[in-house]
Amino acid sequence: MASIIKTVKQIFMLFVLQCTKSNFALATIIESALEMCHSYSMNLKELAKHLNLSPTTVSRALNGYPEVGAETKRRVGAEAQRLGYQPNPHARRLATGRSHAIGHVFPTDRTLMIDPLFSDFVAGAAEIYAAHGFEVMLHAGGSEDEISVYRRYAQGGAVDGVVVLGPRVNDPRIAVLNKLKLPFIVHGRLDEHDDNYAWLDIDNRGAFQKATKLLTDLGHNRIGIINGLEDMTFALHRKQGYEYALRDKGISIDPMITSSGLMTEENGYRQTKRILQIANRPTALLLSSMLLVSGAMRAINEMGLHIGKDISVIAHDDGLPFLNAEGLVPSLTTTRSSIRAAGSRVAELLLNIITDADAEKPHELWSVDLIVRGSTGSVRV
Amino acid sequence: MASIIKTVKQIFMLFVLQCTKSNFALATIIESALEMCHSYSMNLKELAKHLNLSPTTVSRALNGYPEVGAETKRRVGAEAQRLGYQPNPHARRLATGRSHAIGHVFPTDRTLMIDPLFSDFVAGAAEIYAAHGFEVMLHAGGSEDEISVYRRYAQGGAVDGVVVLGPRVNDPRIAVLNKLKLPFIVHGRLDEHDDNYAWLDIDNRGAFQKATKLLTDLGHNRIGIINGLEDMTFALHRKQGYEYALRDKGISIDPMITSSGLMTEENGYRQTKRILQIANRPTALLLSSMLLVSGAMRAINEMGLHIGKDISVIAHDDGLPFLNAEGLVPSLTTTRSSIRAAGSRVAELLLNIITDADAEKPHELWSVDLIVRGSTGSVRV
DNA sequence: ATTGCGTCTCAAAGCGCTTTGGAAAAAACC
DNA sequence: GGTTTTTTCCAAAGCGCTTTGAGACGCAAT
Repeated sequence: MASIIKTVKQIFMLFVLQCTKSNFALATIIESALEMCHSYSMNLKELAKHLNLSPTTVSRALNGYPEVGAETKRRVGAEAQRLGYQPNPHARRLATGRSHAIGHVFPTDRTLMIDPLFSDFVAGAAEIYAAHGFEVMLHAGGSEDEISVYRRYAQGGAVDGVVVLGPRVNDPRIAVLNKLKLPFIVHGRLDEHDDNYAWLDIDNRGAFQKATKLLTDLGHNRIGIINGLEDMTFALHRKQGYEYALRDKGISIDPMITSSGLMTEENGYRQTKRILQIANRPTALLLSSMLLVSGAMRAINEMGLHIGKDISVIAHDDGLPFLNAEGLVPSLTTTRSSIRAAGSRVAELLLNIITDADAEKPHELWSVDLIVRGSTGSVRV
Repeated sequence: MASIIKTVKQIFMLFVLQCTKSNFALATIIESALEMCHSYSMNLKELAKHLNLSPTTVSRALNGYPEVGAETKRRVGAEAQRLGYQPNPHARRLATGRSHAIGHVFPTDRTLMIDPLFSDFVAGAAEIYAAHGFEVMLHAGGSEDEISVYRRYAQGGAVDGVVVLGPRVNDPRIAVLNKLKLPFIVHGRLDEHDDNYAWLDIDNRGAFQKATKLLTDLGHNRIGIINGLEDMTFALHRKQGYEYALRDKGISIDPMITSSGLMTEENGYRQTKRILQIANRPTALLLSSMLLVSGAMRAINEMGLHIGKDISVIAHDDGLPFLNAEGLVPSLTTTRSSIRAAGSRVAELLLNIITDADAEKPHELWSVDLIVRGSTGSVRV
């Protein structure tokens, strides 16, 4: 049945081609009818026949190989365009062994997936992929664990590479991916000087060190921090920066005014409240995400304190479009780095790795701007 | 060169197989060596040879066709498992014409992509896809417009179906997809009684009607609304519900206390401030998203008003995990519907459509709970 | 012994593309 | 003019799977 339909379509197709060739009056009408002939997709062989060329030549012409003459190339290109020919992606993948797709895997049992940072990162990456004719494949949760997904990806060449998100301390994924020889890049990194895998990271340590230093310079010596989950390397690095800056000034670290957990409005509120209720309460607060801010501000307001006066606040701003640090009152001092831009750059680097099989593995460390606004002030005496 | 490596691998592979067959002492060691032989992926033919069966039989056994005996099936399954055989996805797709992938396209020039609702929706959907062995393909921005992406998808069968997100008034996508015969489902819908395409929507109209009614019943007759972009159907429907409920009580609609725009913290703040500064200011406020809430609360606090007393607030809560309406102070009255659950259900429905080619197109309207909490109170006199 | 019917298995033909290894025609050299 | 080189093209062989159509076998019915 299906094949009958197909045959009919082919005949019809040939008819239309004849018409358009001979500038037949009905051509226009029929061409629009062709449009309706919904998803008829001509294949390479047909296109070749229509052009009186072999499939080989047509394929080469379309893929820009040098073995085919310029004029032929042009002719083929124009006709392919006119007839809306699209090579079948699966056939191409099978033949070339390259999938032109990048995999992104998110564990759903963790915070990461539900983290809105994700969508912004992927938005940035996806634009680059799209520009290079790559697709992005997503995998979330399900029964399969992240590592077996990678294994599966590597096996059949389902994707040409993957990006690893939200690296954790001692993250097992890196070793596996290296073993699988699946090109990958990590957004973030495990240790400062890792060089056996590609990564792009922001200088979390430096950022929080700078932020802490700003506060100590303003006279603060009781500084609280509300951080992300402590097995995430970004959170660890931020904490290190914080501790480093404190030690530098001879200020001791008080775990009571430290917190690590989910970056939600609610947690921002709770932890802020907890920390500010401590007898010797901090005069400044570092927040690891803008997502914590409104909760923290709520807690601060409730306690009758004023941001920038009674308590200084610095938050890390990933540039989420729905949370503007500058628009707050008072405007927020932040360490800022666009996660979307990071997504784009990560995509670029990964595509490079994929094309230049054995090029040097890139390591890119982005410094983070400390933008001083109204939420930080010298400590009140 | 590559082919030499491959040959070596195959020989090695055969060696390992022999060892494991004969329970050779070295088997364990070698098996682990095999593990290291990174991404060696055996193919169907090899597996068949190793089993002394034809590729046909093995393929059928693995895909559960009835033509192959139970015992053979078991044997094949066990051996495939043991050797970690995975059919090459591209070959399979080419042969079957089905891609086992679902497409999701996001325009990046609009708000939608950067909307964190997206990640939650996709998280829900992706789990279902994963459970059914489907991949999710994402496309964002780039130069290609959304409709040509669909066209491309339809052509080569790159995906088996797509989900349309954030439908707009007079959305052109639906007509195109219908013409392309590409299975699809819309999250949301254009008009109340649309039945020429599959959709799942929440009862936005009913939700905001209920919410508005709650407020009028509490004596409010000046009710403001801060809505999403007005060409999004969800926003339109919510507005209709709002207007309907007001008309029902004979309350006139004042465009001055109405707003539609991006759902960001900042816009929440601005619009709330604007609306509350109007001479005859509203005593209640409807917010179309939790993302607007903290901005709105900020504006309200700044003006020295108290939520639930001076002004009642109801927000729509999509169940974003980082924004908890119940944890706020006062806890927020909301119209609530989990966008993540919607994602899951949309995925299920789409998979049904794909398998049951010409089954009835599903239309599912989810009623929305109105959860009354502390942010609504009777109007002060 | 022949036929009929299940059950189990296989060889071979695709799916639509790329790519290898020439071959024919055109151009350039001696 | 004959030989080499370059240009331009092609036939055919895969890529790894599914699927069609049919063969081989055992067993009951004729």
